[in-house]
Amino acid sequence: MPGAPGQRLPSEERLRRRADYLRCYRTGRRRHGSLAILYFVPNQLEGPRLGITASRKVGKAVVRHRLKRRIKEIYRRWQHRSQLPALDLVVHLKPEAGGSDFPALRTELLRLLSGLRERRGPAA
RNA sequence: GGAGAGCUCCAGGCGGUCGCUUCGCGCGGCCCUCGGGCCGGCGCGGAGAGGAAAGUCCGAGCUCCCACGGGCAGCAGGCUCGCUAACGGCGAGGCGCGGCGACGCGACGGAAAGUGCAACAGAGAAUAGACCGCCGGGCUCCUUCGGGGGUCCGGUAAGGGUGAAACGGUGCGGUAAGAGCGCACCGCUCGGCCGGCGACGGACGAGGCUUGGUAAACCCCCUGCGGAGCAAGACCAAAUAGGGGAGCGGAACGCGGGCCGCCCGUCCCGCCCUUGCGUCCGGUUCGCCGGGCGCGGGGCCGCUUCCGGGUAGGUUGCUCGAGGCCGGCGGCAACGCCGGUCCCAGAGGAAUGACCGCUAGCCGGCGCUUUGGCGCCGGGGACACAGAACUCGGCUUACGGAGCUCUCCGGCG
RNA sequence: UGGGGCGUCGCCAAGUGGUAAGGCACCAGACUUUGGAUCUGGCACUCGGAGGUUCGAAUCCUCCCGCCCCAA
Repeated sequence: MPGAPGQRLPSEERLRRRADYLRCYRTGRRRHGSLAILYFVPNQLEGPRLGITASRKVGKAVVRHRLKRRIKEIYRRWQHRSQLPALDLVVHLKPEAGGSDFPALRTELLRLLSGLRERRGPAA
């Protein structure tokens, strides 16, 4: 894996305001998986932004934060990330995700993300 | 070998790839009073969760608000002496309880200040109490003349029985039977004496014993406590709405106080203007007009410009501290003092992650060995509890492993 | 960060120091040709857990566990 520039993920490409999250929940579309729900809505910026949420029903603080870091890692390493349109994404973890391991989380998340890449064409 | 008890320590290590946060250096751009400052990007290098970061149960620092002083109420603490910035913490000690023991645990002030509570059982449950007994006496019946039965009156707290608890315990004397009625010992209370800073302990004397339990029932006594919390607080500061000042235009068209975070509105009060109704007085061309009182309604709008508060947002508070480590001294110890040395996370929808290789612990098998253990092969390979959120000191709870010391029991020599 | 509440049978719950009401559900019996309805009877070994106070604790106290809510 050569040092592809697309593997970086600075904080500007993260969702950082409550209002952004609420906009995603209220006006965005969503896709359901067994471990997580993916919300997404177009934004007015250069590229996509990612947000992750996990309620206390998912687990204790250690569990929730580990899941968030793993989601972030999977998204960062995703080879098709540069093909995404300018979207705000929110990955909402379900309580079932509490006991899942890294490979299960990756297949789940990649399945949810793959559809978004395809719908770039007709939108333009 | 097996059961325990106490104390201390660790929370994997080494290397690599891709990322995140932060700090330093270099390169680049801009400003420049040539000291430097600012901006984002790239490169290199450094640092980057815990013993509990947890629960948020105590105590502090820090910040803002309030405050002249005192009291009541409320809440918290409660053996003693120390330690500490402080504490409900810690150390040492006393007393009590548990354990064969090493040791552990204790909300451990007051029940003669007052009020309350105690189901069921039981004669009686707090001014004690005669159910069965026991003893004495009267009356009466029976008699083998020793006595026995019934009944009434009185004595008795020794015995039985009830209960969680029955008004000091054991023994001897004493007595009609009994009773601290008397005595000895134990306990209790009181008194001074000795030891101890003290909690308390010890021996002595006196009292014959009075004051059952419950204060995690109300309560009393002593001590402490102003309120909020870093989303505290400070600074900068959009849009929209709103506030204040000035000017212009329109219109019949508000001012003060209650009001103490600021401003506005509502509400209430006073005054002023206007208007409707009722009523009274005066005038009258009989249509009304003026005044008083009572009840009710209303009392600004638009534009321009300036100013202040303030929301979103940003910056700060934000990590050098009752700080860590090493050594010496004082102290039984908690801890203190002195000297040296080090800088050790600062995020903000919230940084520590993902993956790979090697490696002890671990698991399985085989061989050697008196035990202890050692060697070889294979598997597996950091994995228990758990994630900083202003910072400390504790407590509590969760949890993996290692070491040292000690106790009891069993076996072998 | 600060504050409040709840936990009692499978479900809903009363009881706030004296030995765990009641309803639904369930089980057994009666009635009925059978079922339903009705009637009778049964149904809590730790009252979220562990300690403590008391003679006695669901109730009082302490520490934990889980759930819910409020304010900023």
